[in-house]
Amino acid sequence: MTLIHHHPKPANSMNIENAQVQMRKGILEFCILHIISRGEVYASDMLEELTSARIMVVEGTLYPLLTRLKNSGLLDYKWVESSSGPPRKYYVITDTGQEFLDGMQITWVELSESVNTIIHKSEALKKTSL
Amino acid sequence: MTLIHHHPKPANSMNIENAQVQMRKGILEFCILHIISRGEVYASDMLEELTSARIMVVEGTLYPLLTRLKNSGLLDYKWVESSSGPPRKYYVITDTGQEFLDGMQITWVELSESVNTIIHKSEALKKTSL
DNA sequence: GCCGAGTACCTTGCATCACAAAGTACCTTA
DNA sequence: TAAGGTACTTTGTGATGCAAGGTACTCGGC
Repeated sequence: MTLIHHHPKPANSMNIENAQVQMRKGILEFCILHIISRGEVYASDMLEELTSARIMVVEGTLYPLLTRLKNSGLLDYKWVESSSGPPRKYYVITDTGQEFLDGMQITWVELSESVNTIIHKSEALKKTSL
Repeated sequence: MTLIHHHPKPANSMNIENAQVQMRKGILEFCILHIISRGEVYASDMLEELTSARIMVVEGTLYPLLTRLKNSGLLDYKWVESSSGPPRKYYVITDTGQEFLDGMQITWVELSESVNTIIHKSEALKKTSL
């Protein structure tokens, strides 16, 4: 009975990888909207950009998210033939999507300020206790 | 049949409130560990601090989260009698919890840098297109 | 003593979502 | 036509935020 190779994580485990996953939730949506807002892209373009920004995403996360954003009217897409493989879905952001993105941008700025408030309070306390 | 008052949101709706909720996920855990790392606190103390930092949390979120963190060995608590009400659970962070928090701090810094990379690339493109 | 208000902690049920894994379909090259 | 690469899709599972409702302790007025 192997104890090392690939045994599934116990339910409710609380490890650092899981924490990273949790922390990234919702922010993914924001980053994807941002990338699409710059111009037409298809899924592999997004994966590449997110990966190069060290935000790891997999297909099983990205495709359903794109579908949700499309169904909510924030994105639109068109099929484009590829010269080397199957056709691609090129996504564009809608007007509604752009408004939504602007709102998320404000949320992001406020959230990171709030978190930094918490962090800095801790650092201030550490200095006091020295 | 009322169309306004408090009808439940349709499934799969994608509004800005929902986006804010999503974006906050996981970060809550980080903030709560931070607050507890400064010294003994009980749930209402945390709620107050998070609220004053504009991070809105409710009991139904906080209590299960504290229980999970406790069960994972990141927190510990002791009961303390109150002079004005029921006893309180005062939480402290464990050594494991502190290590975990240090890891999350790195994750947070890296994540916000990554997101800012994405954002700034968009802004750079906007300027170019003027 | 009893009751209402305030405080504090807990539980249930639902909707959402990231992800792994497996599947479908298209294209090129040999 | 077979193999391999690319691209998009679907299914099932586990985690989790949250609304709503519940339990339990204390104090002060009656």
